[in-house]
Amino acid sequence: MLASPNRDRRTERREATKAEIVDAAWELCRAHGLAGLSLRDLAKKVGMQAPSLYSYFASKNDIYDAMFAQGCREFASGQPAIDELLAIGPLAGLKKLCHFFVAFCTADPVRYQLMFQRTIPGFEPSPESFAISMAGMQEMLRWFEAAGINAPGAADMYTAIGTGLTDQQISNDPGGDRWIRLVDDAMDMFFNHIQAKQQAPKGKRKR
Amino acid sequence: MLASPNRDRRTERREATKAEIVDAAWELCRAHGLAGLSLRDLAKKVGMQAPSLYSYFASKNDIYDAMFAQGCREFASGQPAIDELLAIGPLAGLKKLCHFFVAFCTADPVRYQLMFQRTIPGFEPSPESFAISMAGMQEMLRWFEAAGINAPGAADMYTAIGTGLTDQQISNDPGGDRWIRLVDDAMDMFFNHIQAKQQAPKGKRKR
DNA sequence: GTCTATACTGTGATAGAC
DNA sequence: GTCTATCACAGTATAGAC
Repeated sequence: MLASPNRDRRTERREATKAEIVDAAWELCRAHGLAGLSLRDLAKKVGMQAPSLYSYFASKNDIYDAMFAQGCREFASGQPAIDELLAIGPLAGLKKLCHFFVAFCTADPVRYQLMFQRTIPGFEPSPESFAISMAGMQEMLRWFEAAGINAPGAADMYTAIGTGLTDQQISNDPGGDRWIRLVDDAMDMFFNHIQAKQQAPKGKRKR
Repeated sequence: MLASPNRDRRTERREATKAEIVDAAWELCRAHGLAGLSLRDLAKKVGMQAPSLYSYFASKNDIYDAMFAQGCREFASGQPAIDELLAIGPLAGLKKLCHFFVAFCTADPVRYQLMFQRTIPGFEPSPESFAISMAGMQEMLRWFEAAGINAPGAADMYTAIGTGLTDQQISNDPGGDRWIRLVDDAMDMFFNHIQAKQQAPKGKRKR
């Protein structure tokens, strides 16, 4: 084997540099837009020449991919745990989950654009990054099932409401709370609706 | 005055060429993404050299602006008229309006991206184009009022639901109908909710 | 392994000849 | 109005110094 005492130090240093590059990329994207990222600016910000970035990332899209993966990890680690949601009941759980989602997305619109909108031509997350992104979604679906929210289309309806509130907030009131204020009301509406549906399933009178 | 019989012919021809350029731009954007538009490709498609485009449009963003305005006109002319909505009642009106919105947006995701998401760095619609874009929104608000839908936040909640269904449909099931199928159900949910709110206003018992 | 230097191709945009 | 020529900038590839 080629393992040696030096090896950890080296890869550690390499990973630290990669993280530094990704952090600088976030800053530039927040300033100039996601698609406005320039590798030359990025290199200058971390004290390199542009081509040197290629010893850390294979391409510009590879940098976007690292940013995407980091965003997914932040999302997964911040999302309320299933146990916590189960403890407070379905309606309060919906409110907590939706508040987290909207707050996470509106806190960094550029991150939202990268993670949830497919807006960079030619970029799509690598299979590895995509797998990370699905984890949070599946966590949500597990809680829905455990909480007894299982009307057909209920999960899809929930994601539509969550992204809709987020989208309107970011597009039409950036920095404000005009749609954030509606989260609780929207979850009341959603919860009443699925409860009514689950009590009187479609196509049946009360059995 | 400089008006002359030739003048109309000239401006007509000029407008026709501008329209041809805009149509070609749409085609290229649908093929390569909104941000993937190249002026050289566009010029080639209409049989010009790249710099010649600048005698018709002041900049690339000016072309985006013309596309934006065209999209807004298409939206305004396709949107169901207030009288038609009033005739069928509030719930059926909500369903018709929302179906139109979702169908319009999903029919051309690139147009949706340009009109409803702010994703091109440095582009924002000119005041003239923006005025066109507000017309459709105000039409909707007038109908809401005429139909008696006036609970606080009701219009904001409606736009959130409409964009949310649209967004999920485009992002997660392009070309399909997984969220389009939920439009009627979502409008039932929304309508029940605002009816309940308007019958028992927040903060008051039944008066 | 990490960086610099150089260069190739393509981009939006401008100047000026015709 | 439309062209050619050109500019400054982008992403990217490669060669080679250390």
